[in-house]
Amino acid sequence: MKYTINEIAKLCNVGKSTVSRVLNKDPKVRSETREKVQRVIDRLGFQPNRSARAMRAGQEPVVGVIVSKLDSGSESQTLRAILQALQAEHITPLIVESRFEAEQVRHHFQLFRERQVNAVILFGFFPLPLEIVREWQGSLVVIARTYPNISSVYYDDEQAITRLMTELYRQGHRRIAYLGIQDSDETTGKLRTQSYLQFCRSHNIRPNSVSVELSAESAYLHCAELFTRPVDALVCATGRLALGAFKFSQQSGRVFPIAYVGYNELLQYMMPNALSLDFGYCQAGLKAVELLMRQLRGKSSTEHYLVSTHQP
Amino acid sequence: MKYTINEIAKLCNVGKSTVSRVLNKDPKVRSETREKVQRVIDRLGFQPNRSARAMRAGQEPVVGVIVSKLDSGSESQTLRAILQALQAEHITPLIVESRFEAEQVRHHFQLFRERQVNAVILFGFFPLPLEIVREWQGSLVVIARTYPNISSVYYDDEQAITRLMTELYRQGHRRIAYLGIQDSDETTGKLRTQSYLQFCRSHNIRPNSVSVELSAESAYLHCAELFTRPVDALVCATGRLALGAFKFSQQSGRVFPIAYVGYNELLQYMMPNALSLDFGYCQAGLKAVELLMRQLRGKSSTEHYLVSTHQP
DNA sequence: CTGAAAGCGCTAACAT
DNA sequence: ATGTTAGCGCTTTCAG
Repeated sequence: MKYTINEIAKLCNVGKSTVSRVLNKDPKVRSETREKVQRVIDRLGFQPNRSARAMRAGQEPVVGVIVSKLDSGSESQTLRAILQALQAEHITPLIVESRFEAEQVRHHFQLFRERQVNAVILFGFFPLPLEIVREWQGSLVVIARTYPNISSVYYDDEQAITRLMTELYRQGHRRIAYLGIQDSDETTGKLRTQSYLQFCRSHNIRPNSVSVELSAESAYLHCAELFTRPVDALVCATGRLALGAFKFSQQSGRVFPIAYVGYNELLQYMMPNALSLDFGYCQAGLKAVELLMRQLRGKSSTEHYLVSTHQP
Repeated sequence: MKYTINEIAKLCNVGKSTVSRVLNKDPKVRSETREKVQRVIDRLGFQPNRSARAMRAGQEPVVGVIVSKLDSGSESQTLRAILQALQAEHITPLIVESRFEAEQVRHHFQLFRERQVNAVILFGFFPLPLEIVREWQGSLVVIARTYPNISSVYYDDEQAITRLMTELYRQGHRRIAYLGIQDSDETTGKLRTQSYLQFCRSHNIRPNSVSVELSAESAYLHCAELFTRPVDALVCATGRLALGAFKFSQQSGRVFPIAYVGYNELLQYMMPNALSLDFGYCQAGLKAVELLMRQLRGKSSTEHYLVSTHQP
């Protein structure tokens, strides 16, 4: 049931190197021989042993993928693209969850070392000590965050917020509030908040914002603080926060337009009118793999790739 | 930077077989020698080549995992458990999505053959032609569905529905409606609907049910049909359907208790009062791997394992 | 207890 | 164009 290249060779009356050549599409095989061999291969359903090949090739490439949560909408999209791209390259992905905990990431990195993982794609949807990632410099791509000397695919946070604000402004809203993340989070937090403040400044809007933790519940609890002043519309830094805001809206009976950055199937379903702006998550995944491949092939050093928001 | 067993051997002044023995914890090595070798291994951070080992061992085990959707709440939970269990066994999981399409499943099975995948765990959250799965008999575990002669981990649908109904009944509701899936879906559809009807019969409730497709939108669109008659409470076959019902409730302004089978973080957040009953998804994953391992070790034939609902 | 030697299945020089 | 041969890094006899 399990054939080897040797047995195929015997059955074809050729040397095993010829079989190998057919397998590897080496052009210098007479087409007649090739067909003869190929026929036998097909008939027997022969598959060359992966491990043996990997050994000869030096190392079978394995890429670790650290997602923060398997069931997060935007991450799933990116992950989907990553898996496909990786499988096309015949690279085996090893998927693990960080659950937004730095400790988990540290643990997984160590495990990756033991398992001889060649490179890692890390979803950096939360702040992470620099020292943890630095060790993998050269074989690491971080998504959604940038670190010095580490390749990354990150999102154009500023553009996203600006776009949402512009649209709401265009619709005539002036008292636009903002529900964001604390500044300790460099990108999703600080950067997006700053963009909001920037927009307010340049459009003469009196800022009305509050920073919360990255959870729907936190958003829900703090939402009321914004409404001590009149609010025409609300911009949320992420889908999770928007969910909290939505609940606040439901519970308090206040109706107001909500806009948010991100993608969430359920949220989109429940609030079809909400203005949402998501990044090219699929593209981000593809790009991450691309950067990683370039690193692995040793052709390039650090690269950063900026993903814009989708056109609405 | 990359050592081999040979180099370690030289550095220790021992034969490479001794190093191998240390690596494999062979007891017949003098503890003195063992320590000497181990020290060098540790100091150099030597890791035996995975591919070479796999080749000798015959085959590195790879298990394909076909989920229906990466970002489905209940599946993610199970998947999480599966990944952990598999990694503990040092088995590499190959994850792909079926997107609820039989054609995708067929495609992936074929790809698995090519990539020499040893066994498969399949999330059967939708009906699938028998011929597709039969070919993998003996190295396949199906989750959430049963097939003749195929190992499976399935859910106690009847118990789940009965429990929900019982609880609503206990709360005093009598006109309990049911939003289910068409009978073409053997388990989530037919079985659950029958359980509902059964309960109605035995409790003298006039059935009021409608069968829809497995999507929130379908549930939403058909929900109104139930309300042509008075309804005290609604039971939904799945979380997705409950979401549709929730939207209906929001839009129509009708307030009624909703109960559903399944797990959905967002839904739970938006409808904290809803009665929901989920299965031991984590346990299901663990069990699936366990059944698979038994199959792989050739010790057992087909087994079925029934997962009950969690105690509320 | 330990070392030498024989492969595992495959690829890549090297011959022919 | 094709066969022969020498390993890749490891485990496992088989002798000491």
